[in-house]
Amino acid sequence: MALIFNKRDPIYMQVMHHFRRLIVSGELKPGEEMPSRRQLANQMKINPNTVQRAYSEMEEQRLIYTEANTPSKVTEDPDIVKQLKKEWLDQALTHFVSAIDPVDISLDELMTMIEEKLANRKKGN
Amino acid sequence: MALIFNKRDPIYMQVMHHFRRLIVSGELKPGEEMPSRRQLANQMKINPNTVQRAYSEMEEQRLIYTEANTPSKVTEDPDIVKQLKKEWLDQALTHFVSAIDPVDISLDELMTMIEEKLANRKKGN
DNA sequence: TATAGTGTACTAGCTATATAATACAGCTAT
DNA sequence: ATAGCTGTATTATATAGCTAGTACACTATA
Repeated sequence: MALIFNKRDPIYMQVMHHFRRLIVSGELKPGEEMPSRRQLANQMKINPNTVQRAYSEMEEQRLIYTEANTPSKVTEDPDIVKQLKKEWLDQALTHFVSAIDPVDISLDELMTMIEEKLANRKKGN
Repeated sequence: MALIFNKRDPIYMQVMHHFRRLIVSGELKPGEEMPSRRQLANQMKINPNTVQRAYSEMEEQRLIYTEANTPSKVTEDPDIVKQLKKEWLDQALTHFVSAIDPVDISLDELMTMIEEKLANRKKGN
């Protein structure tokens, strides 16, 4: 998991996004240990404080929790995970529908294009 | 057309996005006159230089063109407009498919949710 | 008891962005 | 001609957000 950063968005936000995605997909399971701040900073070649910022915001959002002097862990509250998944999906839909709004295209055409994209995606394109 | 700016993205980019959208939707037609830099700056309560930055980038992208001392106009090249529409749609699809990737959901469910969103959108929700 | 690992806190500096203030050249209608 | 529009260019400044550097407190373990 290399994680390439874009220069537009703040790194700490991209880190947050990365982990939210992992939780949504289930690759990070409830109760699982997060990488320590310094570990992750080394891996990603970024500053530990940047990781700290991402983690502390995720903690505010109850996505992770921290006990004294031990690496943070993913929340074990199923409702929070469920809520995250719901928000993630809803936001994706909202953005998409909003983006597509000015485009003159039929629903059928749209569906076809989505299917194609999804198919290509799986092939690695 | 109020156009509310978010604080994350640079204003000049949001202005560009605004006009790209208008061209995609056809609300701005080929050859149509753009608001003058100063006019738009007044309307949007932003600095004329910010508008200038947006316009000059759009000009580099051939979306608009400028003749001496007269307001810029929307490109009259149909290929450029066509290309813009294509890119717009493709980008929306790519983002969406990428966002949806970690979510565990069937294609049918997805389609249903999109239809719902589209329907709600039209109602003004 | 040290050492090395946790998380946390504070401060300073950098960079991108936005703004502001001018200035200049050219067109057009009054 | 003159006033008021265009677009364009330059420079300086302010500010906010992000990142980097450093230090501290705590805990476990060798």
